[in-house]
Amino acid sequence: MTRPATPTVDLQEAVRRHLADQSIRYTPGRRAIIGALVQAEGPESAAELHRRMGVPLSSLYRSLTVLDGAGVLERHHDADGLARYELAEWLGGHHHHLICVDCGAVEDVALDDATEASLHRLVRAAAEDTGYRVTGHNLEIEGVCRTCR
Amino acid sequence: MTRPATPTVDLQEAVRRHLADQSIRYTPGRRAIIGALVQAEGPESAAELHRRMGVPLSSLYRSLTVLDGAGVLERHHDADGLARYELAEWLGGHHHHLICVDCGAVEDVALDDATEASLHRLVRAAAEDTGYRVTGHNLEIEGVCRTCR
DNA sequence: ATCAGTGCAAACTTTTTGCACCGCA
DNA sequence: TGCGGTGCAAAAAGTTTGCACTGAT
Repeated sequence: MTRPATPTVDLQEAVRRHLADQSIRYTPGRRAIIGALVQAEGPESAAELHRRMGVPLSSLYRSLTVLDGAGVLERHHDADGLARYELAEWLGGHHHHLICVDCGAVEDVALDDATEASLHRLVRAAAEDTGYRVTGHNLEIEGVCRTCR
Repeated sequence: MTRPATPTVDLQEAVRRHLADQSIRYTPGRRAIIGALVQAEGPESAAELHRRMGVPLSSLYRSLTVLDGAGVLERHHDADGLARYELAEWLGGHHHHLICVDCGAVEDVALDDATEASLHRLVRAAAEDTGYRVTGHNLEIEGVCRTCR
């Protein structure tokens, strides 16, 4: 997916401030996680980050939990139930996921503003009589990816 | 959510035929799982089914795996990564999920035909240039449920 | 000096698997 | 009577936690 034009330095700085506001340190390990997620083109699993960065799994999980709790990243689960992490919306931009039903690959995809607006209206309409106060939405598009089709 | 008007007997019979076509037996245990899922108003976890039906977890998981593979039910994962099962679309009807960001409850919600059609168009448009061949979609609506708000 | 963060090893939870047994085609 | 299904117990996989240590403020 195409990331917003914000350069990485500003993003790192934004994260630092966001964490500082909550008295959470922005250590090199955590910086590395954010860096890895900025480069990723879809949600990454702890195992993948571990392989890419060498950081022990336990520390990784602890950092991921902290960063998730701080609202800096988000945790999802793929079709196999494996936890996958990506930048929070306010950092990585609002987007959705393309999921290959064949190989399980997950990829980010952003909607153009008009389409996103339609979706938003649609979601509100859907939740109309449910008693829920809507706070967000998440669209998964299932299909067969380029390499699998 | 409001289930389609199909009575349970016909549904059970449809499942039986569907499994028979694949030379898979429709045993009482499996029948009980389908029965439990017909009554459920959202995806159920293995632990919940175990509590509700007394069937040992290992058998439960094995049956769930078989029924999933046979296309009779579908497996999702909730926010905690716990596997949750529900009837496949062709049995339970196409629907989406309302998820309470506070307590984690998951509830089915169906869109009316017009809205569903819009969503379908929207999904196709979104996947236009991705190289994916779209096979389905899944909308998660996040919000705060009646009891949590 | 204090306290958040880290790494290792051990624990825990969920899910899968090996094996013996049961029962229907 | 052969083979799919079941149950128990053990294993595997992913994630979390206790504890001792390190390092930044």
